[in-house]
Amino acid sequence: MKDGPDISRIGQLIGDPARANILSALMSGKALTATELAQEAGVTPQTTSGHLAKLADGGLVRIRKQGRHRYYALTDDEVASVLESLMHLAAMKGHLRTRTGPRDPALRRARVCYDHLAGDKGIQLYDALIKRGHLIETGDDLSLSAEGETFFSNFGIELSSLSTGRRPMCRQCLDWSERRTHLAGMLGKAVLDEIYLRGWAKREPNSRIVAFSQSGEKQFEDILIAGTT
Amino acid sequence: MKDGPDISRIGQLIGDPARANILSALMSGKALTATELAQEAGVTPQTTSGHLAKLADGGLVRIRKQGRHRYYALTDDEVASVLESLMHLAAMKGHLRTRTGPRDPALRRARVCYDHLAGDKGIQLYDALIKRGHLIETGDDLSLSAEGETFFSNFGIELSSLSTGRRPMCRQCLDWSERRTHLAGMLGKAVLDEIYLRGWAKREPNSRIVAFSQSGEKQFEDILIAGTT
DNA sequence: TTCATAGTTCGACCATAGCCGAAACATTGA
DNA sequence: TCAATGTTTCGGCTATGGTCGAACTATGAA
Repeated sequence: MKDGPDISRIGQLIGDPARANILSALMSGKALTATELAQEAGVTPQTTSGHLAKLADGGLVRIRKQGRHRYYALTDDEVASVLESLMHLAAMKGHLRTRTGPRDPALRRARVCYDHLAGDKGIQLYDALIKRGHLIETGDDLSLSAEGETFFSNFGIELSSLSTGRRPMCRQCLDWSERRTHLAGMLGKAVLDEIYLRGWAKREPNSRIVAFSQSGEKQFEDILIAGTT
Repeated sequence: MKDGPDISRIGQLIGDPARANILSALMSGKALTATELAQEAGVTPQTTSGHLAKLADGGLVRIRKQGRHRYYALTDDEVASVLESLMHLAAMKGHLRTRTGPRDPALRRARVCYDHLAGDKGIQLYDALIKRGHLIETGDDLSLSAEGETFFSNFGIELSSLSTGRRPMCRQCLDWSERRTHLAGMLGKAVLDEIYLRGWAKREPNSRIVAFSQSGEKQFEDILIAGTT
C-alpha cells in the first residue's frame, strides 16, 4: 500500500501560494486557460505551466484541449470538496498572519486580471456597481440594468459595440488577493480601457500593476460614491 | 476578510514529510510527547520541536503540559477530518510516485520506534503474530492468546514481569513508512530486547536503524514462518 | 542544591524548488 | 505556406526553509 506521507505530496502542491491561487480560481468550477490562470496567480505563463503540470501530475487538475487553448479545471468535485474544507479550516485557524501572494503588495491594490481591473480597486468598483443597482447578480450570472446602461454610456463606453462575439458582456471573476468577485467580461475590459484613456491610471511596464495617479484615484472613487458620471 | 491563499499556509504545513508523519501519528487521537513524535517522524528532537511550533502556530496541533512532559495532539476533530479527507484523496490520486520520508531507506527496513521494532520487519512480526493467532485484535485493542503466551515464553520472555506498571502489554502502533500497525507496548519492547540479546540485530549508533545480521534476519524470519521457537 | 532528562533556541549548511528570460513547440487563421 | 498567438521546455539565479550539532532552559528527582 505504502501511501505513507503521500498526504504530504498533496499538501506540498497546495502549499505553494501560486498554486493555491490557481486552485482557488478553479474553485469557481469554470475551466480556465493557462494564461488566465497565470494572470490570476500573479506569475508568468512559463511558471504557471510548470505549476499546472505538477497539479495535473498530482491528480488535482485535469486538462481539456479545445482548439488552440488548453482549459484547466479541477479533476472532480472531491478535489473541490477537500479544498473547500481546507479553506474552512484556514478561515477558522488562520487569524494569525496574512500571507502575501508571490508578488509585491502593489498587486493587491490594483492590477490587471486578463484585461480587466482586479485587486482592491476592482472590488471597490464591483461593490459600488452592485450597490447602485447598475449590475444585477442573479446566481452566478451578472446583468446590466437600465440605470447601468445609462451610467456606462455617460462614462464613455459604447455598449452596442461590446455585444459582438461570444464573450459575455459581464462576468464575475474571483479575486485571489481579496477572495471576492470583481467585474470581468467585455464590460470589465471596457472600463479598464476607459480608465487608461482618461489618464487615471497606467499600466506599469513588465508587470500587472495598474498604477493610479493621485488625482485619478480620487476621480475614480468619486464616481463610485456618486454612482453617476 | 483576506483569507486569500491562507489555504496555502495549511498546505505548506502538511507539505513537509516530517510534519505529515507527525500529523499521521497524531491521527490515532492519542496525545504524544515531542520525543515520541520525533522518533516516529524520523528526525531529531530539535527539528521536531520546530515543526511542532509551526503546527501549533498554524492551529493544527495543541499542546498540553503535564509534569515534565508536553503532550501534543490534533487541535480538534475538524483537523482530523480534513487530514482524513486528504488521505483519502491522496490514496485515490496518489498512484504516481511513492515519497520517501526524510531519512534513508534503511530506516524503512527496520528501526526502533520508541523502544520497539518498526519498519518492514516490525510489520512482518505483527502480521505473523496475528496470522498465527498469537495476538488477537479486538477493535483497536490487542490481547495475547494462550498460544501466544506459550510462544513468547518459549522465546525467552518472562511475561509475568511485564504486567507491572500501567503501560499496556501490547499496543498497536502506526508505522509511518508503511502505514500499517506494528507491535508496541511492553511486549513490543521485550521482543526487541530479546532480538538484541540473541545477537540477531544491533542498534546502529546515533541512529534509529536496527541492523540485522544475515543469520539473524534468517532466524527471525524462520520463527515468523514456523510460528514457534 | 545538584543532577538528569525533556524540550527549545541558535547558527550554519545545504537541497529543493520557485521564478523569470529566452527559445522551442504547437495550433490555428490567412 | 507563413505569421501570430498560446503553451511548454530549458538554463541559471535565488531564496525559502528543512536539517543537525551544540548550547541553553525548565522541570522533576535525589
